[in-house]
Amino acid sequence: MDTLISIGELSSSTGISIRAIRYYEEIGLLIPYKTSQNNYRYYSDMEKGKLGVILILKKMGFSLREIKTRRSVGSLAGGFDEKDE
DNA sequence: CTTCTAACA
DNA sequence: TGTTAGTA
Repeated sequence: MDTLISIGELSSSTGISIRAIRYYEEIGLLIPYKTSQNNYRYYSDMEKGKLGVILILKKMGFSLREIKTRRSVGSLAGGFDEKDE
């Protein structure tokens, strides 16, 4: 099922501020599905899983910049950016 | 009511 | 990170 949720749903579901979610996208550690309408961001349950890992890493004391390169924990999110640097 | 961009504090 | 302005 491609359950796409809006940023508001994701924020209320994860407890993160919309501002933070947009910021994660800005730094490239969370990539939503841009849909046609106006540039609305829609996320799937996979993004929510990635965001969950990000929260854990942050809570552990990782900087957003470190998390961005934490593709080594791909097994956790099952879909991190296998991009280099 | 909800979302988006951009810039400022 | 919060928030404000105007908009669809």
